[in-house]
Amino acid sequence: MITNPSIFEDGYLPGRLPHRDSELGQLERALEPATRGQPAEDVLIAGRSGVGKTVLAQFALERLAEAADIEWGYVRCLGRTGGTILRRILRDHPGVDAGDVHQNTPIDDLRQMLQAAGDDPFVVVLDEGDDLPDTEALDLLSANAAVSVIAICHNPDRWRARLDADQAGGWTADRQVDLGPYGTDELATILQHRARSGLPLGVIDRGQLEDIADTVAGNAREGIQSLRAAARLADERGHVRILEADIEDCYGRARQRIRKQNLRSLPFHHQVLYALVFEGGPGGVAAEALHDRYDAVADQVYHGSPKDWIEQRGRRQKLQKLIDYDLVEQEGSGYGAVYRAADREIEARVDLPAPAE
DNA sequence: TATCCACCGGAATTTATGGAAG
DNA sequence: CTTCCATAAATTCCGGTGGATA
Repeated sequence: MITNPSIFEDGYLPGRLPHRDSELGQLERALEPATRGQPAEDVLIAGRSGVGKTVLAQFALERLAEAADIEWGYVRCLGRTGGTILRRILRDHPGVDAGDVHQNTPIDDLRQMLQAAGDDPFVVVLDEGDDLPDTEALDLLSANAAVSVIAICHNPDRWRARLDADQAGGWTADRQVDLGPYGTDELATILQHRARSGLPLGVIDRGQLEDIADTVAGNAREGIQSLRAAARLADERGHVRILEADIEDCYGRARQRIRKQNLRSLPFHHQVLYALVFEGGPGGVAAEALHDRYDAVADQVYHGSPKDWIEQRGRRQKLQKLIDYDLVEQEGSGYGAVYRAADREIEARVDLPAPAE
């Protein structure tokens, strides 16, 4: 039923951004100096998950890059160190030879490379800015006048609170673009566009799209993934068009797909920890039991793996990441905390030895 | 209520990895 | 090839937290 799968991919960039005219204008005004060879202004894009923060930034920059000669780089901050973020940015910079940027290039060298890269305006998009580990990368970027930063984050107040006083001047409220959740009608229209481009004509009607838009409460990413899931479910069930039953079940399916992708993207230690939490069943597993069981199975599970088993502190860090990725829930804290798989349908990707009696 | 215990998570320290210089 | 040195990842250390126990 899905005629054009790319329409429903997370990274798909639509040709238009309906209902974001004023926000787009705000962003483009801040970037405008770059079209004249001047440094653009720093901008903070804030809003809840799934409201189109990343798409807005990419849309504006693509458009500007077409009209004028603007260079820009993009990096996600989640799970990366300050140094990794800087290196990715420098590799995107046209004035820097990407081959010169190595994993262990000193930060100081990176600073010099950036200085030597020229005075042409360069725009850096820091996505998931809430997860920027420290401000070192930001300090270095803002020290260079030609570089401007578009920071994307959920919590703008916390973003500003983390910055030094001398930097905070660049992040005033008037350079903040707030993206609220879409209204039901607005999101339904967006979904209608996607349906027209990616699905056969007439397999879903406006009322159904409004149902989806309403259920996901203005979260466009969830809405689009849910629409995709509904189409897939209709296929699997042999329906010629999307029925109410498909819509009913599409939300859980959509969330599952996101979680599965998250789990797949994680390294081996995380897979082992997830398997142990999953093993705890619907009731979850207490921290103590989790550690005991890890110790018991570590030898066998890590046998043949290039990695060695890790200590308790490392396990806590991996567990935190599983929680960040919405794969594991933690109930209570400190002594007596219980970890539980967020979705019983998401199976572990490593096998554990059977528990001893 | 007072004390204990196991875990939590920030920070300091150590180890692993890999490019560069000699 | 060996040594040096930078980063990232893992470990160690430790004060804090909040149930459990007497």
